[in-house]
Amino acid sequence: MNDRKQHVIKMAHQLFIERGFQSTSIQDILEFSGISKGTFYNYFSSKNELLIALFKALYESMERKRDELLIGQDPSDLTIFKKQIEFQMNTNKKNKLITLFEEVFVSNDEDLKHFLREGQKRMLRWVYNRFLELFGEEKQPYLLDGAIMFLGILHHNVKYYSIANGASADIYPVVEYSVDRMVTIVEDASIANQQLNKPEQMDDWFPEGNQLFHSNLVSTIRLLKANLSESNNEAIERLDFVKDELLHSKKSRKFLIESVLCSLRDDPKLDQTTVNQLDELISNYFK
Amino acid sequence: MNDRKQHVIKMAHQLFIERGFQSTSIQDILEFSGISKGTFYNYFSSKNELLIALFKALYESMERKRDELLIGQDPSDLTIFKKQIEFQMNTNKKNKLITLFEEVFVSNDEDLKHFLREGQKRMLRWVYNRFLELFGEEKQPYLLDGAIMFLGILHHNVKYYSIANGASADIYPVVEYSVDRMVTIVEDASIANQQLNKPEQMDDWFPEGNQLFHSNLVSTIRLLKANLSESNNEAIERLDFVKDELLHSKKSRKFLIESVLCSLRDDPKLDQTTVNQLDELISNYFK
DNA sequence: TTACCTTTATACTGCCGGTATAAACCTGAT
DNA sequence: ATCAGGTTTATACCGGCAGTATAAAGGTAA
Repeated sequence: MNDRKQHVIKMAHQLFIERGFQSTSIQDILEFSGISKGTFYNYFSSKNELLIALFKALYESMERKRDELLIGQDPSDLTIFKKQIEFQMNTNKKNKLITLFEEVFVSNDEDLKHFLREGQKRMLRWVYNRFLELFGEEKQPYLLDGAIMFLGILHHNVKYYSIANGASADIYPVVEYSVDRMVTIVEDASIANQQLNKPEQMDDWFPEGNQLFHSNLVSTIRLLKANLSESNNEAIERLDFVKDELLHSKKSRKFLIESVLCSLRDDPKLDQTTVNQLDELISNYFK
Repeated sequence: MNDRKQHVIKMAHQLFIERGFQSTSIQDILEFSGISKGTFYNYFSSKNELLIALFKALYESMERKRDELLIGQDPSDLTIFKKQIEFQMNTNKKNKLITLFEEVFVSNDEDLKHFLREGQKRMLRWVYNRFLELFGEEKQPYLLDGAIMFLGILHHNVKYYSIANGASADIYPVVEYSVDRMVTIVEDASIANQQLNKPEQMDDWFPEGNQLFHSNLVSTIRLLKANLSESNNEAIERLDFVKDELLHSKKSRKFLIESVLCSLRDDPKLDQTTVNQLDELISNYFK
């Protein structure tokens, strides 16, 4: 992505943190980042698009770093999980993510709403999958409920703890407390054999096969990008577009993706066997 | 309150439910309720003021009915508590209270934000006080945490249950499930002797003495109003104003309240010994 | 009839997000 | 050096928004 575009996102983020999304006008962003209106609408098709770009960047980095914390560690170790949660809560706080989120979650822009809902669902799924590792498969029936309740507990605890102890208070005790409570809740629900949402519900939210497709796509594209020098901007942009359109957009535009794949096949800089893998992966996805 | 004003609130509420607060323009409200702009701004000083009036009416009725459910019942009976929660969740759903709430909670209007925060705090306090009755004084140190977590669990469970089972699904199982989990959580926190927020924190949010003042004020004003016929609109409005200004406004305007008290003292229709009580109550409050 | 309040209709202000456009600027190929 | 194609800028413009201003009309009670 363009350096200058990145700079605009950064400046806008700063303004959003200072005064919120709604009360930052496009004019403010133009003046603060020193670009003209024309350039702005050349980069982003609307103010909401800019916000989506910002969220996307923040999410991507947060999820990557959070997952890196687990590398080489025991996935059933509660303390690692606590560290992952702590990291995410601190990132949220630093970037005023929750506030921004709340501010625009109820909005008229369907695209924006869809994007935010996807983010929430991704977080829920991540917690659920981690719970599977932490509590074991035998607790599986109670873990979707657990993940839902955990996020509720966590956010409420963080919110009121911050009110009571100031926004700069260390968040770790809250995470520790919330996770500790969670252990008992899962145990309790499993003993009482009470279930509110069946984990199969998740297949509804994340159509089956998609998870596999997701990881395959990401790794194939990463492979292709790895063999490219920085100068192959076009190819990189094309690959990013395909990833984005398939994973983040409400409805992937098949014709667009196919066109892009076509030009990828014609690119001598790319490893064509990997391109073929990508091609096959995507055509399987569409049928 | 004026019948016509009430009607405007009702019509606006309908529009807000249908299309949300932000995307309902004042022009829409004018057309839908058949009044002119001048009249609107005669009733409400802004669109946000109208929303506050709407919330106030809804809260007042909801809290009253919820408290009535407890009259003559055993306050330590869990099933009554579940019914109270169910009632509130259903009212929320019917009036799209949560959606409206989220939509405006992050807003630039300090008055509106303050009002909403007060509402949340009142709810938290109510749950805490009910938990004291339900779980007993010996669990007191863990009950503020409990109330905070309960609201988090409840809202998240309701939200995802509604997503999974449709908005029209019966909410009672969710309430039952959430309360059942709560019992264990309180037990667990008390055994582990873990505490995140001390209940004394609540004195900070609700300055001590205020609770007593609150109930005294409400009952004294109710007493005064009981002896008035419907025709004494002025006196009723004055009493309502005093109540509102003292309980709901960010900073009570002492000079205004004293002026109103002055006219109340001059009103032959009012029982002057009760007025004196009111007077004393309020002057004690201010020093 | 008079006096006073409420309501109406309508025009206006200033700000917003977003569009349109012509001129200026840059950059790389010939 | 010149030229073409793109990006960027400055600026004017649009329609819609919340909120203000005001003059006329309507209602009501003394």
